[in-house]
Amino acid sequence: MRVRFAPSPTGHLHLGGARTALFNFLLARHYGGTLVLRIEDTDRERSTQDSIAAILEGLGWLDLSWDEGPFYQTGRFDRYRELAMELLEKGHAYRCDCPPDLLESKRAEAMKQGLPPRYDGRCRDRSVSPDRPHVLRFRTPEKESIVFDDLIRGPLSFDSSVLDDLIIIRSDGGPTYNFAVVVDDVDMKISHVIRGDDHINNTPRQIPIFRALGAPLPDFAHLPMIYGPDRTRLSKRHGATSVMAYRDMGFLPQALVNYLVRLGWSHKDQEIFTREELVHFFDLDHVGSSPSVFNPEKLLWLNAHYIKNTPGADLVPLLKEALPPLPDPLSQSSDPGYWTRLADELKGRSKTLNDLAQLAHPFLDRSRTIDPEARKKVLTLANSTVLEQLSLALRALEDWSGEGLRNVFAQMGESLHMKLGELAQPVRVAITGKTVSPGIFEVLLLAGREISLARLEEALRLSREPVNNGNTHD
RNA sequence: GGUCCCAUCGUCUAGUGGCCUAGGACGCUGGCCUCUCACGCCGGAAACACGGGUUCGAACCCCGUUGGGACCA
Repeated sequence: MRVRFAPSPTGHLHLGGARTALFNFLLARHYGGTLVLRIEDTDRERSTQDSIAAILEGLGWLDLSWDEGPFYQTGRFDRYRELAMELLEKGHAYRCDCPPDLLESKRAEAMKQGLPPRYDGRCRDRSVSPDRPHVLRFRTPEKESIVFDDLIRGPLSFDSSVLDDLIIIRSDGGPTYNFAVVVDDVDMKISHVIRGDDHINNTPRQIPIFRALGAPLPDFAHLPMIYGPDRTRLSKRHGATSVMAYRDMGFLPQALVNYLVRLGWSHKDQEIFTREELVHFFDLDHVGSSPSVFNPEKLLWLNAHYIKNTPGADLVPLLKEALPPLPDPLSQSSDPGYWTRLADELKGRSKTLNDLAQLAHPFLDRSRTIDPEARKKVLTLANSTVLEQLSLALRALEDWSGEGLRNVFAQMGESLHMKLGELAQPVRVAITGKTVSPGIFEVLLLAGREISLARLEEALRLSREPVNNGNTHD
């Protein structure tokens, strides 16, 4: 089995392309086949080096490797011309010098009569001189039913009479899309063409070219589209579509891969797959034929799952990337073991790496900020007594351990007749600046004695200050 | 407009003629757990687009309708 992923470098690697790449990759790995990467850059106007780099970066991030390539179509123009000349000699192609404006007027005419705008084959037998400016057209077989068995959709048939004689070589000598694709698939001995179903209508145009070239026909499999919430082809206006944008939002590549693979493919009731399982289970038999709507919520759930199940030590480098620069780092931030502890402690509450970074920040830098809402709600005058008493008791605590802290809170609860929750929340806000954090003892342990006491003091001061509730005097 | 594709809970899907009183997952929701928020656990609401056939029997096969989408300009 030889498959290919053949993106056009006209933008970033988007979710649809990534899924096509993933399916090709999994199929190749499953059957021990070969994955060819081909950059379809015949459209020189729209293709850019940046896009090529972005696509390779995206594939790399998702850990989708290929076996051959990348091959570039722009490096193969001689080959396209060579095969086009061969078709010309064998009578499968002919020169056409119809001026564009003539074709345009004919097209307009056809449209006016409600007919499909197609080339009328005027130059088929005119033997146009090669010296005149001309294009090369493919002689599409007339009145023939073009049938192929799509691996996902079953038999598909098209009437060739709706096809016109498509241009294979432009007047500037460059190949057209459908021609270059076929030449490449033939030369690269592609056995299975797996691509988005936006190419279904191209297939009956390509099949006669395979035949004219005397090449065996590959199998075709057309994957259903990924839609946005409005059930149109996923695009920028639906929000982030670039694979790399998901990295920047704090997603793990494993989560994105796992999400993408379940868009169209399933293995019974299983939702979570390791890479090994994917390679083992994946096949085209269980790829559905209907399009699917991209659902960010489910992706988020998967991401949380993967973060939760990744060892803290492995999360540390990712956490560091997601973290903003630390202006005033705490001493513990230079201890590698501390980072691992932190990641392990916080990962269960993080749906993204960015969440993780947010939660981790107060433990890494002196400049923790207090969420205004949290301050207003929790660091109140009513809570100042709690803060004061706790601050005092904790200062007196010599054994800064889970056990020691637990005892302090237990005693305080008794003497103030308050539940643990009532004691914990002001402390939580004091230390982390947030209303959300791990258990209060973990927080105190993580922050350490010195920071904890300092921040409690600060919180106590704030709780006694009159609240600035946002009124302005201008 | 022409050609083609698609149709199970809001969403992703299981289902390949009897196992379906339609299963799982996300989300939503009730409860438990609980120092906050999550996690976890237990429960709930929620779907076979419609109409004809074929068949003893249809979510599953066929035809049509409707709806959606893609491609070509």
